[in-house]
Amino acid sequence: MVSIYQRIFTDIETKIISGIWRPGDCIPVERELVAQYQCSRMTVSKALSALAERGMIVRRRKTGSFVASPQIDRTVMDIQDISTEAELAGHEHHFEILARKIERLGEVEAQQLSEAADAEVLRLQCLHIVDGRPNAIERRIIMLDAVPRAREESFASTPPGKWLLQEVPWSKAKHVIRAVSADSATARILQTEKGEACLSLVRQTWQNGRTVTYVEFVHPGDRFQFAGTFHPMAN
Amino acid sequence: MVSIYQRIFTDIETKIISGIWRPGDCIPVERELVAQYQCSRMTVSKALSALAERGMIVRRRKTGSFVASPQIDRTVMDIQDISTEAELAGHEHHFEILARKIERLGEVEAQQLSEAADAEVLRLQCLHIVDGRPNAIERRIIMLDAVPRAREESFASTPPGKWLLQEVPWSKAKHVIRAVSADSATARILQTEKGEACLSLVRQTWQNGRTVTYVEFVHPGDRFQFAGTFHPMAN
DNA sequence: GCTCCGCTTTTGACTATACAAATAGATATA
DNA sequence: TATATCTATTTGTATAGTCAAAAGCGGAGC
Repeated sequence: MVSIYQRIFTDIETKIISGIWRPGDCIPVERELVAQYQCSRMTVSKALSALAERGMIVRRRKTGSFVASPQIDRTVMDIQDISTEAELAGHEHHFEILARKIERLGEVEAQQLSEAADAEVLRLQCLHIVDGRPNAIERRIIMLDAVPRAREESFASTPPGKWLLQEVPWSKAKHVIRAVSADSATARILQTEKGEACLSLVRQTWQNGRTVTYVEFVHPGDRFQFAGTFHPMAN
Repeated sequence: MVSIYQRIFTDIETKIISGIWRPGDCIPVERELVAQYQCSRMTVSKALSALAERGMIVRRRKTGSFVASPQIDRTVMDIQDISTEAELAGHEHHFEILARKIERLGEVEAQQLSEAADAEVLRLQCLHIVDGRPNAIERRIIMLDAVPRAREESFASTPPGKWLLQEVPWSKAKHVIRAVSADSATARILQTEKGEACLSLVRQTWQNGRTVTYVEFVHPGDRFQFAGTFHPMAN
């Protein structure tokens, strides 16, 4: 037995997560939702306020409420966009696509991702360069059945991470951060030495239970760190 | 011009953060707050619901609302208690205090922490052992003016992190995660090799703008990782 | 063209009230 | 004594309204 407020909340949330309503779309104004759910304005308002507080929608007087830009999660976002963040902080950032191919998932990887072994995927390898020095290797797998539009995307101008964030709305994400020693291939690409301590971030992202992407970033330890400030209250 | 709802929210939040109300304390029931703030029950309810949603208080029918156990931040908590988590996951965990001394903060460190150079601190070094193998070195500084009770605490039974979490309520926390190579002292303690990739987590915690503690955990890269699953909605 | 003014829509905050659900504690019953 | 039942308290959800603040829009006047 769910409350009306919860039903409105999850209904709208589902529409956003499933991609039916995309970022920037306007959602029905309170008046319309009141009519639709046959409830009072307070109830609708409570649901919309809760969605706004979680950053899923943005509310503006007179114009109505809109689906916000995807975030996955604020703290995750902090981690995710360190490269972009560096750029905003005045560092020059660009990237190169080292490899791009479409293939089917192998046995081992399929098990790792809990996906079917014959699933078609786009496999990418990118190098991120900040202030002229290699900052990260990105090895990414994109599930083509979940994101068919990736098939035609060249990723020439937009890095895959950013592109996916625009393309695929919210999702669940799992992160693993480890310290690893650079193998020779990695060391060569990152212009560092074999055995050098590197920071590895693996992220798997889901949308409605289906894997969207699996990515590993490897950063040279002397040129990179994750940082974040957390405090209980923003309001 | 702040709303009544926000005033109630921040008033209670302040009392919890400042430690006036400690975990487990009961907070005034809605009826009392209505009288105190001369507002309607809905307004009080909104403030308390918001506090509950952020995990600062727990609400129970008939008995009232109580200050929840400190969390700092849920995602941070996930990172923080990996050792404890390992224990819950069936691994045996214990720790040793390697060093414990009270001294005054040196110039360099003082600058690093943005604190006064002559501030009295408790300096701790611990070794965490999981399943018989060294899992982390913990190097910690506790500001004694912020946590005077640490002076008499031996940390024989409760690890410093856990003790502080019980002792000092919410706070702001800053995290930095890096990959570092083990120096010889670290390698010896962790029973690994010099130059081995290690994961370093530095955390500085504040309470009302004053530094409470500064700690660095160094984990051997082959025996440790941070993991976390995030999803937008819990409700 | 331009600015200013008022109208209207939409969200934000709040009130006063109602009833339902949970439950601790007292009371009655086997 | 142990168990079932009642009762009072507190939170949870919802209603139906009010007033205010923000902001887009159009028209009047220049």
